[in-house]
Amino acid sequence: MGFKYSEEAVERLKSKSIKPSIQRVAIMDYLIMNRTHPSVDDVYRGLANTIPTLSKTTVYNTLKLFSEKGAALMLTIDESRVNFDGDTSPHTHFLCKGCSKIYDLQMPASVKEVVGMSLAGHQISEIHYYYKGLCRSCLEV
Amino acid sequence: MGFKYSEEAVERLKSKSIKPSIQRVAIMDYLIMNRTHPSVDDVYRGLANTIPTLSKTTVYNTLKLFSEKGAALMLTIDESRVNFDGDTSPHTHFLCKGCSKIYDLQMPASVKEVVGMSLAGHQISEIHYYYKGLCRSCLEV
DNA sequence: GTGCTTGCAAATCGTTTGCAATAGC
DNA sequence: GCTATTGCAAACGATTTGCAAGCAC
Repeated sequence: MGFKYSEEAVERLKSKSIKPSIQRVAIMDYLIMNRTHPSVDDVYRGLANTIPTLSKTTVYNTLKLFSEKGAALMLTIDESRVNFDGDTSPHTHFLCKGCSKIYDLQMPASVKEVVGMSLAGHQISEIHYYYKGLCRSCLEV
Repeated sequence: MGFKYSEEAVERLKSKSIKPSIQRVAIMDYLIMNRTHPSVDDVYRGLANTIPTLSKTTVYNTLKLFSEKGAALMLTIDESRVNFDGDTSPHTHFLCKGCSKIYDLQMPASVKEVVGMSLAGHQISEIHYYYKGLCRSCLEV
């Protein structure tokens, strides 16, 4: 059985100068299809069935490559694990201290254009806005 | 030689309902005196001379306690290590990718009052605004 | 004495490294 | 054949855990 390449994933890689491979396309595809801010382990377990020979090392290497090339975001909102986001458009994140889920929130309009500029003489290349608290669902219980 | 208690550190602990001990006061004092966003190891090595019997476990436990009680901030801006900040007033942080130093920046006035409110139905208790890039000093070289 | 705090050693776990096997041009 | 990519196993390092000893009221 052949692996079904995802056109969107391939295009994303190419647009970021990343040479496509089975593994890279599959991981990019996973990020595009799963907007759940998966951890390395989530990605690995999610693809282990599709690509039985996949190594966790490759997942680490690939996700690191993606974030360096700007093809994905590396989130450090949760101190115990790194999460990844295939949505690279400007937005913020909310971590629920109850269920540990990460939610997307809108980026305040006023800050969208800070990347590339400088603050207090420092050159900004990345913006990470994180909020923590209790999510809607956890508040209900 | 007796350990010199810091009044400010003791007061900070009491105001956050944390029972003072030699170790806790010393660690709080270290955070107040060292505005360098130290890691657990920084705090441990900084105090090892003053308190020779200090254990790294205690530093971990104490810093975790401080951040839970709101007596200090736990920063996850650097994915390879957790940093702590004795300054709990609203401000943002900048991580230099060159020298790994963390700088303080001002928090935009408009977001200071978001704590305690809710966004998209989620109750916000913490705000972490992180910027990354190259700092003033690293740009000069 | 009871309960909280500390500190040591061992265990855990996410992540990185070294290197040999493999795939792509 | 050359270079880049993958994958395994071992190493690493930050953090946590279990538990016994110490301290405070």
